[in-house]
Amino acid sequence: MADRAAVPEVIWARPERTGRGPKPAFTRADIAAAAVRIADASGLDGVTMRQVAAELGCGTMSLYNYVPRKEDLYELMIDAIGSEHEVFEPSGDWRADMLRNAEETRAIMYRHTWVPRLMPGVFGFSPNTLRYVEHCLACLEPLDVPAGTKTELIALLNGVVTTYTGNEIATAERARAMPWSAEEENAVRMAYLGGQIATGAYPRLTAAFTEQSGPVDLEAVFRRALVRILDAFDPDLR
Amino acid sequence: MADRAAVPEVIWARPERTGRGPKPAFTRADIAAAAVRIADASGLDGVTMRQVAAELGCGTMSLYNYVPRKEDLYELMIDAIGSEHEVFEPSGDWRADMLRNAEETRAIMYRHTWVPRLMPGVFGFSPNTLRYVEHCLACLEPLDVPAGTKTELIALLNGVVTTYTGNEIATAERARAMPWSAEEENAVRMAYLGGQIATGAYPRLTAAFTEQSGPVDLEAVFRRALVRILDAFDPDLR
DNA sequence: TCCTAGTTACGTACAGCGTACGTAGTGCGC
DNA sequence: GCGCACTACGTACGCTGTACGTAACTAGGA
Repeated sequence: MADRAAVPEVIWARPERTGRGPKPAFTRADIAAAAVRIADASGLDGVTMRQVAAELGCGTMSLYNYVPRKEDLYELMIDAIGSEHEVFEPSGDWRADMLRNAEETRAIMYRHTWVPRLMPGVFGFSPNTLRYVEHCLACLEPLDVPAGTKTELIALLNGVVTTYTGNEIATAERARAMPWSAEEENAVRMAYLGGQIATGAYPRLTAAFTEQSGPVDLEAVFRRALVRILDAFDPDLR
Repeated sequence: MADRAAVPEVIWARPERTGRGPKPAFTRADIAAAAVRIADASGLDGVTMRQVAAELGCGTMSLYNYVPRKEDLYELMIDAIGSEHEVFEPSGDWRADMLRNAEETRAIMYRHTWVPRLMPGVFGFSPNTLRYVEHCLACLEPLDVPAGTKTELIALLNGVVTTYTGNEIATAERARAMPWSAEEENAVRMAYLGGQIATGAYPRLTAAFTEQSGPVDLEAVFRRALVRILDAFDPDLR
């Protein structure tokens, strides 16, 4: 057997087949799909090499013929859900198009709640990631700023989408992993926070908390953040 | 022994001492400091219950008297480094003050490179976190917008700082964990990316890449992002 | 004052993880 | 048609978080 990962390597640069030997039983897409299925059903922690192998019906170590490290499996997963991004025809209104892209990313994350946890560690510029960036650049064609500024816009916007949606999901998902309900958890946290506020050590924070009435509309907060980012790049508003 | 974590709980709401029984050998701060020391020296993966116990010179399971779950240990760590935030006297220039806060957060993260990896999972509103938010609100006193908008500004700014700095750190840290150098890794990735671009499938991306000359100044990119966020909240620019 | 109940301390043990390594079988390229 | 690169995968190792049980200790109530 060839030495495994003695040298850096990008999984996408590695050909799927090399020609010699028995035909591989699975494609990379098969493996990614199996991992995604498990993550959707049982969360990211359910994605173990053994579980993925079981889902595919093969031995655990066989996976290592396709994926040199588990990290690369994550990369396959991110690429797989990247295919859910619709590459639509740009409308000519870059703001509307970018908002649409962002909302779509958010929707994908809500469909696959493990994505935000994976995002910070993925560097591979997978095919579907490249496709998505290219699509964003197409949407930004009407925006008259240097290309470098456009990529900064894309990065900032995607970062915000990931952060916001990821935080929302993480808060919600905590309940799934813990042996108590989200309501119980929230009640305990709020009781603690109330106690802290009652100490009077945080007057401005207290004011901010008591000022707001009713529950926070996360979707509205999210959309406001997006609009602010777009504003910050809009030459017509400067 | 009392049943462990049968009900949700906030580590900060739990008293350090309960009065009965032998005097605890450590404070929460001792434990947090030990964990931080390990994480600084060996990375977050070096922070195992056994390692922390060894650093403190006690048995592994003794830690569970102080910290019901490992997750809570993380919370202690985040709070510990939160004390490094300087609560300075607001200058009256909210933009300058918030830039200073952001740069300080970035500096803390570069001192403790494991922080960004931990941030998304921490929800506890630890004492130092509350203190920091309160400080930010003090800096934002001159800004004439509703309190809710101020907290949105704080959240957005901190999110961007974490995302950007975290990405930079993660890219740099990959080399530490892998058996090859950062240069080798980068060369391989660039070679792959060059190959992708050569396919002609991503014309706009290609243009953006070739347009830029020389290496990217990450610090400048970071600062531009901050300024844009601040612009987006500045009533004087609307 | 003594007793006891609530704590702390921590050794042992278990299930599960990623994956190194070795071996057996397969089929393409020379 | 031979050889070798490749696939397949069982076994095993070191590591993880932590459940559980036991021993030592001390503050509060009698």
